[in-house]
Amino acid sequence: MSLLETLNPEQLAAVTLPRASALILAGAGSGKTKVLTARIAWLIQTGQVGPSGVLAVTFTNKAAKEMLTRISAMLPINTRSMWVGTFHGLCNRMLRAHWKEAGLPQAFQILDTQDQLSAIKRMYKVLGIDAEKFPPKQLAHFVGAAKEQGLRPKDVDAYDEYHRMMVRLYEAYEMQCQREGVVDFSELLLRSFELLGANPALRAHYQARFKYILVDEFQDTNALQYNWLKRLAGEQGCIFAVGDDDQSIYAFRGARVANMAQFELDFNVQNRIKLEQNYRSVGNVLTAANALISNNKSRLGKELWTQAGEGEPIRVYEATSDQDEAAFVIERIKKLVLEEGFSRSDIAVLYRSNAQSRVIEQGLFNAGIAYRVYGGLRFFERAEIKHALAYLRLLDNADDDNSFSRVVNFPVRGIGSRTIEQLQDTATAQGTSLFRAIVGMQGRSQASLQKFADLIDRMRFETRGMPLPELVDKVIHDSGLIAHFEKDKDGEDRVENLKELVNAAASFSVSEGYYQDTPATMLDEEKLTTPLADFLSHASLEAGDNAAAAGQDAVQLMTVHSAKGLEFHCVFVTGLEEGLFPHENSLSTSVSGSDGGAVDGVEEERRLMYVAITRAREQLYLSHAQQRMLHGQIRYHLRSRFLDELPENVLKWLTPKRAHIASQGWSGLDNQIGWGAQSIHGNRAALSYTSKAPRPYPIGTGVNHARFGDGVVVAYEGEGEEQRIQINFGAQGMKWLMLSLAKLTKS
DNA sequence: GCGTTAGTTATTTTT
DNA sequence: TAACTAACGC
Repeated sequence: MSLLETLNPEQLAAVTLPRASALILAGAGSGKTKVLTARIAWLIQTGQVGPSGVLAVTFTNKAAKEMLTRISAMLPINTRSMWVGTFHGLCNRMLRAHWKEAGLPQAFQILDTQDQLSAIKRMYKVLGIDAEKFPPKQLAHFVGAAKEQGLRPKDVDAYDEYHRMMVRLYEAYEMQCQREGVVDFSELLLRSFELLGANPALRAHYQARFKYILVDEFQDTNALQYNWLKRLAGEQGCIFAVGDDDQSIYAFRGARVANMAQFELDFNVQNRIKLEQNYRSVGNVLTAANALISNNKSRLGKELWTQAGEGEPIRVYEATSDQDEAAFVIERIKKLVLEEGFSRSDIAVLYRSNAQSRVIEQGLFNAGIAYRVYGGLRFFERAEIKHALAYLRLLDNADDDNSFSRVVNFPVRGIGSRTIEQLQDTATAQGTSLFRAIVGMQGRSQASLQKFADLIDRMRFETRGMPLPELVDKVIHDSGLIAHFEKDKDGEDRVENLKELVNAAASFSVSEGYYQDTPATMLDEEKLTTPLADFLSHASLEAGDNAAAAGQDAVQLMTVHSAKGLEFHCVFVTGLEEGLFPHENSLSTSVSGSDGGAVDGVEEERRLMYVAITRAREQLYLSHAQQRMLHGQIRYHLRSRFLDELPENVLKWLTPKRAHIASQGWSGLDNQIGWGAQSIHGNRAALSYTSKAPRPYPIGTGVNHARFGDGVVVAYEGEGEEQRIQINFGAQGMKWLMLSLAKLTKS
């Protein structure tokens, strides 16, 4: 069978496994998606299951789309009845089909993170809660964490006054969502989970239907996602889980690598297959990656190998400053493009945190090299788009107070905060939505509110039965949004974006509507969604591309996190400094995690570094800077421990490797740079600039301390016996020591 | 209601 | 540094 011909033995074994649960440990670049899609194709082609018996779940829409595309290329089947999507997308699909049983209105809306926050703030106003004492973000986090544990307010144990309050607020928030007919992201999962739990017939139906369940990026599943899968699969279920514990980098948002081991127990997994042959990178890159990750203790164990040659050595550069680092990267990029024939888009510059992109961007801009930064606002998150969506939502569900509040006075129609307050009071008193409370208002404010209500009602009436793109077009005009931004002198882009929304609706209409025409079973038939409802779900669940628009062939700039799953011919990993990468905030979290599971912060940072390294196909550049501007201050950092964990024989130092960071090679000039900048910014060190106290170790030099080890001198203060010295000891942290007492040696 | 200003804060991110 | 938020004043 041609389908199987291009597979290596391990891939083949995975693809053709008999019907039983299996864990596939798929290393970076080992053909994970290929295995996943070939497995589905093989199952269908050999008649073991029909398309409607397959459910495949991913984390991102991009991955889901990719999977569908590949399956369609392999098999001439209609994929509509197959459930392929994100956890949230599939849960939404289920809830739309069974909204009644799930206790939701048919036109329930989905709150994204922004919406959730404004919902909480609105609730605070009504209840008179102090946002200083209970930050909305904290409540959102609390609610999310509880839902991930499968806990409703009544199930949450509160130990102190603060937590008792959080539980009460969780309860109030839940009631508000229910009243307004909205669900947040975690609610989609929890509702779907509870729906399956409370409804045996439905559960049996889905368990019988989905004979084969496949999970991508299994190491990223959280507790609720895992339990949802378990419940959906049932006793006889068959889950094909693909993941890589070494690429688990989302513990901070609830991912539990431990689910992999738990899965093997819960599902009595007899088949664990490792995919270790790498088809992406040259040997040196893999040697470096393997060596680095071997420093992690908690691993399932796996080592990448390749048939490709060693390739070039990994180049390492020690820059004097962040500026210098950027200059190095840009010089190298020029060389790669002009002399070595790479496209700009073959090149990626990776960093640990977004703030680091600025210096690189400036450098690229000045050099006239096209670049593209990932990680900004996405299309459906833009304010003007949110406004348009709010109008659209009100057509579908007038009780959506979030949307109502967003646009009741936008564009301005003389409805001030005073009026809104009165309306809110009326609504609260009557226990209804803002929209419904309008009729109970008095006087002038009633009139202006009624005009708004009439506008919504009229748009709803006039767009009935209209094709989606036309509907959207009508709403952005009739709402006054277009006119408003046309008047605004910097509203051009916003008008453009609103028109783009019409295009988005048009392309959505042709590509989607997947579950309208093909009810796979009797139970699915209840669902009758409208194109508008589907489009609104789509807008909430798929916020769109987050890359800044730029020239076609552009250098790619992104965080290491967003680089996961991608590959580039040439990769620069920048900012390899203690405190940045590994990030200082990760050093303290040795044991945490919402479920109490052990989560080692540094181990996760190391996995992140592993992800960074394994993005490179041919050339890998690693760099760090002696000093860099951070939060408006110059900071000195030690070289990252991760650099020292790489085997020397695959590295080529472009600057001399120093035994200890900053031990030699500090020219007088370098010192002056550090000095000048410090005095400009007037920090503590600058105070001592004018003092005549002797400085046995100039700022920037390396010193050794018996207890704290190697560090870099950062600042001085005081004089004589009182004179203190500040040293950055990397992992040991930043310390102020009495100079007369500290036993320091030059390192 | 809107623009200004002072204060605050600072990984990582998808849905 | 710079981006964001909340509060203030017209």
